[in-house]
Amino acid sequence: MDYELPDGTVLALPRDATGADAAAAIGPGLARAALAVAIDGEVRDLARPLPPDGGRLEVITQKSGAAALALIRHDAAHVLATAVMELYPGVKISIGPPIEDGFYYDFQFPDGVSVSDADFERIEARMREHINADEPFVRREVSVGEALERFTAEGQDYKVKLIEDLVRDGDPAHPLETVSLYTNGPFTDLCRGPHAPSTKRIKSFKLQSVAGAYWRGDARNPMLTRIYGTAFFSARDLDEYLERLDRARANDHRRLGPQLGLFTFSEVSPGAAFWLPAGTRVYNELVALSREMGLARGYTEVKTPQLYDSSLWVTSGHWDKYREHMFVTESEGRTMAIKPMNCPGHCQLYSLTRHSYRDLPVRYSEPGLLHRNEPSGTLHGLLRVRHFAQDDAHIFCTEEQIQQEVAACLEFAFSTYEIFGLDVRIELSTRPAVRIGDDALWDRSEAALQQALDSRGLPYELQPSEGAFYGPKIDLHMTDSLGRSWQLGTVQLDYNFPERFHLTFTGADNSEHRPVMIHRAIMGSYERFIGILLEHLEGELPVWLAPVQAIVLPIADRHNDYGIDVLARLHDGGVRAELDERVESVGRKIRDAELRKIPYMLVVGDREREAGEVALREHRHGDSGSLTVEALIERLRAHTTNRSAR
RNA sequence: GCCCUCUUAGCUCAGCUGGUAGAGCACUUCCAUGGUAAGGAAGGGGUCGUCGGUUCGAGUCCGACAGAGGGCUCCA
Repeated sequence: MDYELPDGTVLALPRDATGADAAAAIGPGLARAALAVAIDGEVRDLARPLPPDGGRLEVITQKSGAAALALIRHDAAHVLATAVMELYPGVKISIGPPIEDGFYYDFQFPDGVSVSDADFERIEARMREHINADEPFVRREVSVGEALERFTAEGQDYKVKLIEDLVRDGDPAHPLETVSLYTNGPFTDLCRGPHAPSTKRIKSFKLQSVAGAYWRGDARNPMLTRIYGTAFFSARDLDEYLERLDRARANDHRRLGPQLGLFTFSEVSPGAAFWLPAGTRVYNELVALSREMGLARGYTEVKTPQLYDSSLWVTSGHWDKYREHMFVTESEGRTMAIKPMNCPGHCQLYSLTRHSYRDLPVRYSEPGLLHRNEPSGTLHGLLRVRHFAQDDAHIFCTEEQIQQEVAACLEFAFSTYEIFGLDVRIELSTRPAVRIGDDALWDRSEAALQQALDSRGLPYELQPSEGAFYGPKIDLHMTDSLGRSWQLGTVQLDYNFPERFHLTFTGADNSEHRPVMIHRAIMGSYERFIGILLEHLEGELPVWLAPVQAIVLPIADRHNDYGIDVLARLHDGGVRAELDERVESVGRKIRDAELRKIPYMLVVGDREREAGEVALREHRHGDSGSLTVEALIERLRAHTTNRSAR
C-alpha cells in the first residue's frame, strides 16, 4: 500500500501495516517520538492497521502542535477518570474530551459526596501513579450488545445512554454494530479515540477547577461535576501557560477598573456598576464618539421613556417571551415595566407621526438606560450586567434600502473598531426552524446581509438557524483577557416589530406600506465595551480617552505656583489635567502617575519655570524632553481630534 | 437559575488542630524641599459579609441568606 508523506515522498508498506510500522519505516527516532498518525487528516492510534486504500500520511509527534496536545489531553482525561474511579467508588462517568486549553471529565458522584479543589492533590497523586506506570491505551472493538451489557453491569448509566444514542442517531441503512473501548490500566472507557500509545506520554498536567455542568448541556438534566485540567509535553510549557493565565488575570477589567478608579461594584445593586468620576469621563467620551460618528451618518438622536405600561410590552411580544427578565412595578393599579431594550419605544415613537417614503430611512439612536433582570449566576463584571446603556439605533427603511443600510452599518462598525484597534469575529446567523415571514423574504434578507459582508471582503462564520425568529443577523464578537467570547455589535433585520406596531409609510403610489426595521449596535453596551477595551489595552487608554490626560508634577513645594499656572493653561486648552501638589518626592509622584497609567507627566522645576516650559515624560516611554505648554496643548489636541493612539 | 469555591482594615492578603485580630500599601500628622517608578518617623482605622446554631468560649465548627469567583444553562 502506498502512502504519501508530507515531503512528497511515497512510502510503500505491506498490507495490515500499522501506524507504528509506518513511523518505524521512516526512521527509528520518529518511531520513538510517534504519538499517532494522521491519514488524510484523520488522527488514528499507532497500533491500528492503516486504511488499505492509502492516502496522505503524517506521523503525529509532540511537535505537531494542537493535534498532539489534544491527544495527550484526551489521554489525561482518561487518567483523571481512572483516578477518580479508584478514589470514589460508585462514581458514574459520562464524557471527557480535550478542549481548547486542556480537558475535562464529567462525573456524577454518589449522594453526599462532593469534590472540591482541595481534593486535587490526592487525585493528581493517583493520576501520576498511572502515568509513571506507563500503562498502554489498548483499543478494542466490541459489539453494541457486549458494550451495553458491560456498562449496564457496571452501573454506568451515562455510558449506556451514550451507546443507545449512538445507535439511535446512526444511519438506519447501516445500523451501528460495534463501538470502540479503550483500556488503560484498570480503566476501560467507551471512546472513539484516538489515544497516544501509553499514559507516559503525558509529561506534565494539572487539575484546575471543578464546576457544575448539566448532563448533555440541558438544564432539565441532572447536574454533573466537571473537573477541568490541562496537560503539556513539558513542565516548562505548563508553567508558561499558567504564567500567561496570571498575566491575563492582571488585565481583568474587574481588577483594572477599581485599580484605576474607573468603576466599582456594591452588593446593594448586583449587576450594576458605580461609575467613579474618572470612569464617567471615559464613558462620556465613548458616548460622544458614537454621537459624533452617528451625526455624520444621518442618525438622529431621540429620548424615549424608561417605564411603560404593560400594554406596550404585550404589543412588542416581550410580555410573553421576556417577562421574567424585566423589572416590573405597579403604579395606581397599572402594571408598568422598565425597558430592557429601546426598540419598542422607538417603534412607538415612529408610529406617533406620519412618514413619507421620501423621509426614509429614519435612523433613531439613543444611548438609553436599560435594565434586564439577568439570572444572578450569569452576571460577570461589566461584561454581563443588569443595568447598562447601548450605542443603540433603529433604522426604519424600505426593503430596497436594506442592502445599503446594512452596508452602512458595517462601515460604521468597522470605522469604530479601527479607532481602538479591535479585531472582531463576525458571525452571520440565518433562519431558525421556528420563524415568521415567508421563505422568499428570508432569501432576500439573508442575501442582503451576506452581500453587505462580501462587498467589504469580510470573512465570517455562518451560524445556520441561529437567527432571531424575526430575521437574520450579523453579530460582531470580541474575546476577553481569558479568551471568552462576547458579543459587541449586532445588525439585525426585523420584519416582526413593524408588523406588531402597525408601522407604515406612505409610498410614491400614495398607499401605505410596511417599513423594515434594522436593530443595530456597534460597541454594544458601553459597559461591556469598556470592559473589553480595558482588557484589550491592558488598562492603557489612549490620550483622547484617558480620564486624566496629563498630570503636572512640581519638583518641590516652591514650584507649586508655577504648576498651578501650567494647570490653568492646560484647562483653558481643553486638556483633562491634574496637579500633584502632595508633599512627596518627584520620584514618588512619577511612580504614582505611572501606576495610574496617565499618558503625559509634566515635570516642572527651576529650569522649566525659567524657560516657561514643561519637561514631558510619556507613560511607558520615559523622558521626552521639554516643550512649551502651548506646544503640548497643540500636540494633545491633534491626538484628541483624530483619536490617534498617543 | 443550577454545581463547586470564596467573603478578615479603603486595597492586597496572614491568622496552625476553636481561647478573644495582624502585615504591606493607602490615609492623617510631623520632619526632610526632593530632577524622572516608593525619603524618614509617628498615628488613626476592623461588632472578621449578614442572621441563627453548637460550645464555658467561634474569625476559626454547623446551617440559612446575601454578594463575589470559576463553570453549566440562558442571553428573546
